[in-house]
Amino acid sequence: MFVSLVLLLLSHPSMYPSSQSARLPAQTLSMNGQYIPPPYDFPGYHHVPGVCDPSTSAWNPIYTPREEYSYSFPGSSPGPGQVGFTSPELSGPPTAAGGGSYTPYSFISGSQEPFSCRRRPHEPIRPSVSGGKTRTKDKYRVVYTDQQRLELEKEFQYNRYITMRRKTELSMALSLSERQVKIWFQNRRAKERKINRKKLQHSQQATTTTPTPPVLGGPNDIHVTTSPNSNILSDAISEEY
DNA sequence: TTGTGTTTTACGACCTCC
DNA sequence: GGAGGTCGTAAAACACAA
Repeated sequence: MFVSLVLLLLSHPSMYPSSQSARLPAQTLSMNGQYIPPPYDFPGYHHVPGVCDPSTSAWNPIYTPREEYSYSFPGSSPGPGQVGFTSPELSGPPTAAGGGSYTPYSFISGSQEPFSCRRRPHEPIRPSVSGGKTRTKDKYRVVYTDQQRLELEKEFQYNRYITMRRKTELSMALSLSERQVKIWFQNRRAKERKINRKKLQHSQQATTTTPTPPVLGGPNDIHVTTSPNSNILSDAISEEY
């Protein structure tokens, strides 16, 4: 069950429902003073954590549920600054257990091994050039494991903008640097905006070609939630699925 | 097998905020 | 000034039709 869930999640990223950000980017800057600066070691070039490596496939279980979030998926309404998460991919099929319970950070033990090794790390052939500057590191980019991407997706579904604290926790739990986590969220938001743009274009084309407007209340009209704080994602929010 | 299109990491430029 | 934001882009990884 969980395997199919993971495969569905990873193979259909465009199915993610659009929901508003739970906080403004500026708000992430005003966290408590407990933030530990990351060791800037040009992450992403020096390690391939857990990539189809049996020795690292057992993910460390130190990742405990965060106390600042109260998970009660599905069905419960999110609190202020939280995203109404009703993704069928992560909440499970509407079968037994009423769609499944979502516990984002109960990491899978190594014995379960739900993730295939369909990806393997490829050694770069040569140093590459980007923007006129040579990337002299030994790896141009790494491929994150299914486990890493799944957990990042879970966090993203909960909150489009990761807090410093959560970034630190995720980076430790996933053996990624905080910079990698931050950039993953940036790329993920860009991906979502791109998807929303495509959907908007398609909907506009549909409205120009067909006289009848799209029916409200359809399966794509979930997550029509707005927040006064979500102006930074207004473009994406205004293009609700 | 190979060509081609898409997705995924990662970065630089530039912006805003504190 | 430093943090993180978007935007655009490079290139590896991947998917898939021919």
